Amino acid sequence: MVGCMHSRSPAVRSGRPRSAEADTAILAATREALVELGWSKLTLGDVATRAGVAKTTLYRRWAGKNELVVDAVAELFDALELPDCGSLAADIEGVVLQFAAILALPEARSGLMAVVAEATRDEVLRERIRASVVDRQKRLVLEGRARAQARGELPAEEDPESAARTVDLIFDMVAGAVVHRTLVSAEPADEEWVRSFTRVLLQGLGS
Amino acid sequence: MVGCMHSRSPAVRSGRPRSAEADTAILAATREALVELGWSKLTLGDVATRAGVAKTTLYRRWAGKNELVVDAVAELFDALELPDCGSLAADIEGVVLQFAAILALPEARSGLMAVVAEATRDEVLRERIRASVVDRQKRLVLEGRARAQARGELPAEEDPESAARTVDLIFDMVAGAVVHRTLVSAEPADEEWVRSFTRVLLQGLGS
DNA sequence: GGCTTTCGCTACGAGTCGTAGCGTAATGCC
DNA sequence: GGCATTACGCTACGACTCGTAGCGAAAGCC
Repeated sequence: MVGCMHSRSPAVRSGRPRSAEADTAILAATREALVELGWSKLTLGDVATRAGVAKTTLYRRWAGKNELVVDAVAELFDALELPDCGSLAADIEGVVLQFAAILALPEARSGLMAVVAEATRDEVLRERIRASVVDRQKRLVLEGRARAQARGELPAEEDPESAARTVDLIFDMVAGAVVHRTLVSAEPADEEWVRSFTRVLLQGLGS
Repeated sequence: MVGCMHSRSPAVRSGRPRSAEADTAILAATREALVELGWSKLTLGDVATRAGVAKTTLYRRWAGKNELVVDAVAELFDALELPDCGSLAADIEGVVLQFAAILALPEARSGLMAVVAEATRDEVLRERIRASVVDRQKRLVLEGRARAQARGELPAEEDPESAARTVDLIFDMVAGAVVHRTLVSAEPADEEWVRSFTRVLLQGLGS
């Protein structure tokens, strides 16, 4: 779960509490509608009907379609885990395959790119995506990198600023390549592709 | 230009010819509307007004918003050229910087990702994007690779099938990383970043 | 001049948007 | 139990966009 984003004072709140079932039902209905209709034909009225709630309830909780879809899609990526396979190459292959499996879901494919596109013109939305999707998963790079350095597979960087830049670069290269392969080239990121990708990432094009 | 896509028989066509100025005006108006309004708020009626043509003229030439924006954005990428800087690393840095400059344009940012998102549910649209954007620019990878192999910087592959897979992989890695850096991480792909990226791409993470 | 196709314009029904208003349900506090 | 407070479901609304149809005029080829 992403957590309630409208709780200004999470302490005392008299009155009827918001239905937690409604939240999960709405997000599930959003993903269902994304699968059947895609982003552009998805309407909030339709999502409300699917979820069994009133349309006004939706507007009370989310500012619009963008925010709703971000929350609905973000939940999908929480399943990502970094396996410990003994080597950096195997770890990368494992997590990339998981990432590819999520991007193979139609609800992720249609929703993710659409909100990213909208975010190019909406600073607040971009921050929401960063917080609930990007930064949440950057932990995988940090963890894998630390493990590899402990194993001696990667050189340790002392300068923390330079290390942060490297982490960002790796994240952009990994996530970008898988997204581009899956959504733009529209080819499956299968085991063979992942192996080739990991080889280039670790050893470069020259070898 | 992408070329007329409705000419079933390009030979004899009696009657009043379609205005070429209208085509360029419409595509320019589309990019202008993308900058000011973004994808979701762009309407075909608005584009028609900006271009100084009737709304019906738009619908006679394009099936819908998706197809129109693909053509409008595709023109932006035709400016890409592969510089000959003497080394593979310098060539890559040059072309990636050009690519990043295009992605920095607001009309490219908002439009490109949106149509890619729509293409996840539209086979015909996906093919249109592949033909007018992706495959058109894959030539850069082919050319740069051939040059580098002639220089001895890259090993030559005999198997043409394996070579094609490598070209696709490189394209996904380069384009994906730049797109992710620019649109998702929302950080500029400046010279420093491009240098780091090229270094990892050519030599891998280990060095 | 005839034929063909495009163009600009107007008008239309259908559908979605986001909001307002109202009565009811569910909680905390006294 | 009574009260204040908040969330909920429902209905209705004006505003907007959609994609299409119909018309007369314009611009080319023969």
